[in-house]
Amino acid sequence: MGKGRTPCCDKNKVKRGPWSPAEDLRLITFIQKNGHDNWRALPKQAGLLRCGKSCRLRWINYLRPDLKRGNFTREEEDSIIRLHEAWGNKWSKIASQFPGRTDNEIKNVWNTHLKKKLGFKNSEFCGDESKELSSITSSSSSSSSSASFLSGGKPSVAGELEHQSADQETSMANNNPHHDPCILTIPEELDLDSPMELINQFRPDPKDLKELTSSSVSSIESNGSSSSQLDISRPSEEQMDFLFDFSEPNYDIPLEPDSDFWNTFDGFVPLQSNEVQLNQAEACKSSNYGQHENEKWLSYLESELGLDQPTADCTGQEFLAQVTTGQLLPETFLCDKMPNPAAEFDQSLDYFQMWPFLPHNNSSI
DNA sequence: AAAATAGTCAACCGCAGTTCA
DNA sequence: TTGAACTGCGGTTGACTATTT
Repeated sequence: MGKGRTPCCDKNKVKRGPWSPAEDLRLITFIQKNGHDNWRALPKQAGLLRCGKSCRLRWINYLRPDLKRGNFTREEEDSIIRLHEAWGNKWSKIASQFPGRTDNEIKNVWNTHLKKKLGFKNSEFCGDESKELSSITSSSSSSSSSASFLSGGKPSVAGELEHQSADQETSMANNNPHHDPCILTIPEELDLDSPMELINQFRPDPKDLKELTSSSVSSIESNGSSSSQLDISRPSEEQMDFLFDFSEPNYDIPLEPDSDFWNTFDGFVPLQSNEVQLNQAEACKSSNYGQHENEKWLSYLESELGLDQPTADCTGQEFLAQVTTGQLLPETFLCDKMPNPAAEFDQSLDYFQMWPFLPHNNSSI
């Protein structure tokens, strides 16, 4: 046998398949704190039984804070068509024109929607597609009012598109009212019925996050997770400590399947990385079980966050309102038992994200 | 109501390019 | 200069969900 290339990881010793919310949380928290200088070493340091490649993919495509979720707009679709016409299957390059979108996402959209929309047959779709496309997309580009950042340009001049995107980034940075990630802009009217709106109010500018890698709001609104159960069981202090303890720089996770390790870890599922969390939370609230467990959980949270002391009569909703209106600063509800993973500007976001089922309307308490 | 089919998308795989000792 | 290590990219797969029969 030849030497060949050393595999990036031992496939028998890494976990594969869908990511659990607990794994997501661990990855997010680790990257918030330590960044991701070395993907290969990251899983071990973060205590994840995953291959570095898998961690990278999960972060880039799903967890990173600057991701934009939701359906593609008509304008975005038109722009993808135009860019694909210019660049072919250069998904990464195309994705670079869409802040918050990933190459994987765009590739999927192309393969599932746009190809069909343009009436492609598979047989036509090999080789240099960009050339084949130019004739076909001319019809669709007629509808292209195009995304704002591409509008007005001559069709499919790749270099020009790159310039436009650079200009657009500058423009976005200048116009973004949340440009300083350290400043939380409090909305005049809080919509406590819509937690995602609320969270989005605090979402920092993606450009800033490139440097800070600190916020982790994205996963809460992402979709498609395989998670199916809302686990609102109270984590033990040991579990909380375990989740956030990255104090050992060379923390060594057993590479053998260690049932205790994973049981401890997976037993606590505070983060579900999709909006199913919210739906489930709603469903949970409407059931007796959910109501009861929510109260217990909320009580625990209030206790953990120190709300039962200075603000003993504060309900969950009032708590949320206090935080969002600045009456209650994040520092004041961080407690010793919960090592701070980010230690930066947005601790409050972390907690909203970790417990999205925090009561956000009157029916919850 | 159940089975079949189609659609979607997260995740994996392998290769290419880059970096670094 | 070379080759190993690492990262990033594009193609593909397969699990899951939605829709149709």
